[in-house]
Order: sequence, then structure tokens, then C-alpha cells
Amino acid sequence: MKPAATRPARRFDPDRKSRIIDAAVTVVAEHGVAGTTHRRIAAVADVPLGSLTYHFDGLGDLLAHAFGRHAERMSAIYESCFAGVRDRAQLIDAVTSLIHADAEADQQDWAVAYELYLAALRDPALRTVTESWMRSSRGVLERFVDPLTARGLDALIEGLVMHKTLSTTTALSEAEIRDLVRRTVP
Amino acid sequence: MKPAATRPARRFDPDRKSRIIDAAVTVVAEHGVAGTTHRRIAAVADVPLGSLTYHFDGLGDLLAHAFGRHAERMSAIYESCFAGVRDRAQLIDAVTSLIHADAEADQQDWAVAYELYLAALRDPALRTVTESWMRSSRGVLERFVDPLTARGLDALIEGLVMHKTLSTTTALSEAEIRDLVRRTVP
DNA sequence: AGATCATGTGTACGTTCGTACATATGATGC
DNA sequence: GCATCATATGTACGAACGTACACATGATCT
Repeated sequence: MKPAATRPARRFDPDRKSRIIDAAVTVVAEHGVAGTTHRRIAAVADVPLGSLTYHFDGLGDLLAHAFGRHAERMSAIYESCFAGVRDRAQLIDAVTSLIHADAEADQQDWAVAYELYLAALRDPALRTVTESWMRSSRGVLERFVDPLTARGLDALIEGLVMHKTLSTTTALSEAEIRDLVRRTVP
Repeated sequence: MKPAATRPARRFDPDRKSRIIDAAVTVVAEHGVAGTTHRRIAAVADVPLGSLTYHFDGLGDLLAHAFGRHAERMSAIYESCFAGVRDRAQLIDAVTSLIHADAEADQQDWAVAYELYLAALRDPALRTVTESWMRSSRGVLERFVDPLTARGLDALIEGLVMHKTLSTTTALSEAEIRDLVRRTVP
């Protein structure tokens, strides 16, 4: 008989490493990079503490993986958001809905993105992640508009979402957002 | 005779509290909120460790003061940047130079601002600081344009500066920035 | 079935943190 | 000049952190 109830002894958990990365993203979303610790991630992923240092080369390495995964997910969201765009009007609609949060990206997703930006500002090892994410999002926009307009749209999205996320009082209406978006698209 | 050279015994330092706040801003700029500790601030301000808990009600209180001071300084920069603006062309020039970092705000100032945004996202006590700072910067712009345009400009500034701060590779030229700014100003 | 060994985990260590508090200090009233 | 007390500071403590490592575990091979 097994030594029942003494040890869960959960072994052979094939996508444990992947689950740890997801847990790390969750913890960053909830507590920020500053509040992200091995122990919290382990608790969310439901794995022992030692499992983190076993699979990853320290907390920095784990954070890099987490941000990388988040960037991939955000890229996918961008991709699907602009998938059916055919003309200028549809592009404006897509950007507007992305900002107005009718799209798939919620408040927490953007919060993680901002955490990444700030972390990358101080940790050069994360620059590759931000660079590739920016290139990806800009690349999607460049299918429809010239590079400069793409930069402008990217910045406008970032800025409006950030203000929307922070400002508790007065949110911009969808019509107002569309108005602003339309101005930057020639 | 005094017990020379044993104790500096620096007492009655009238603007010590203010100096501690400045030191806190410096530490946040260099190490981020995550790397901001009592001990580091004390070292920069050149005061004993106990002085921080004496003058402030914990680290959170000190951070709030630091962010408040930074917001004031940024408001002053905005103010002086738009002081001589008379017409649309001058407004566009002012915004462009603010983004292009010919203005007084340097990279570190913006970094602190982003730290504040992120911290406020999780700490409601900091919301008052961000709210007043946003109201202030928006108020300056609203002297020249309608409220919606002010929001758009504010977001564009934030987004472009953020991308500029992060992206190491390709920076936008001043002419390109001016082009984008001109589009959002009707 | 039993020996073997790569794979995985519990625990303990050294460090650093925020904070509290007993004590030192010097300005002030007598 | 001396006692007094608000002001300021050095130090110590408990908690939480990242990380390392000795040991348990079960798949694999003979």
C-alpha cells in the first residue's frame, strides 16, 4: 500500500515549467514586479519552492520567460484584432475597440505590459523582449499604414490606454476615442 | 573641549525633511520603486537611518511625498514649456520639443513618472497625486485647445516619450514627431 | 524483482529589509 | 550654570527574501 495522505508525491508533470511561467505572469499582474517572489509564484502554480530554482536560473530568468510569454499573448491579441481589417474605416474601428477595451486585452494585461516596460528600462536583458514586442505590434499596423503613422498609432494606443487605466474619474467615450484615432490616420 | 571627531553631531538641519524627499526621488529614478529602501535614501540624503522613520510615517508615506514633489516639478516644466505659446504653430513646436527632449525634462524624470503611474495602479493612496498631475498637465494644454484635443495630445506625448525612452534602436526624428503632433491638433 | 541513477523536493542559511525603541543630545527656562 | 525635556539617532529584532544542497523518489535496465 502507498503511504497515503502523507505525501502528494506529484511527479511527472510534463507542462509544469509552462505552468510556472503562467503563474509568474499572474503574480506580476497582481503584485507587480516588486511583489513577485519565488514563494508567491510557487503558491499560485501549486509546486514546491525548490521547483523554481530547478527549472529556472534564478528569479531574473523566470521573469524574462514570463514577460516573453506575455508579449507573445499580446502579439496574438493584436493579430486577431486586426485580422479582418480591409480599409481605413475598419482600421480605425479596430484601433478604437482595442483602446476602448472591447478587445481581448483587459486591464491586467496592460498592467503587465507596463511592468515589462519599466523593468526593461533597468534590465538590459529584457530589452530583447520589448524590442521584439514593439516590432511585432508595429508590424501589424504597418500592413495598413506607413511606418510613421504606425508609430503614431502605437504611441496613441499606449498613451490612451495608460490614462484610461489610471484615471478613475472621467473616461473618454468611444466616439471621442474614434475621433482621436481618425486624426492620426491620414 | 568637544569630543572632536567622534560624532559629527549634526543637529538643527532645518530643511532636512525636504532633502530626504529629494533623495527619495533620486533613488526612485536610479533604482525604481522596487529598489527604493530606507537605507539607500538615508545614504543619498546623508542622514541617519532613524531619521526617516522619525520624519515620515513609514516608507509608503515617504514615497507619496517623493511622488508629490516630482509631480510638482513636472508641472513646473510643463508650465514653462508652454509659457510663451501664442498660436497653433508655437503650440506644435512646444509639444514637439517636449517630446524630443530638448525641453527640461530628461529621461530620468519620465522614468520616475512611469514609476509613479505603476505604483498608483496598485496603491490607491497615490491616486490623488496622479489625478492632480494629470489635471495640471491637461489644464495647461486646454489653454490652447479643446479638452478632447488636450487628452489626445497628453496621450501622444506620454506614448511617444515612453517608446523613445525604451527603444534603443530607431528614434523618431524631430520632423516626424512634429508631423504626428500636427495631426492631432485640428 | 531488485539495483541504479537521473529527476525532483524539503529545508536551512545568509542577507537585507522595515520598523520600534532606549538612549544621547543640545536648546531653553530658572 | 544647571535642570529639563522635546528632538534626534544608533542599534537591535522579527520577517521575508533568493538560493544552494543533501536527500527522497520512481522510471529504467538487467
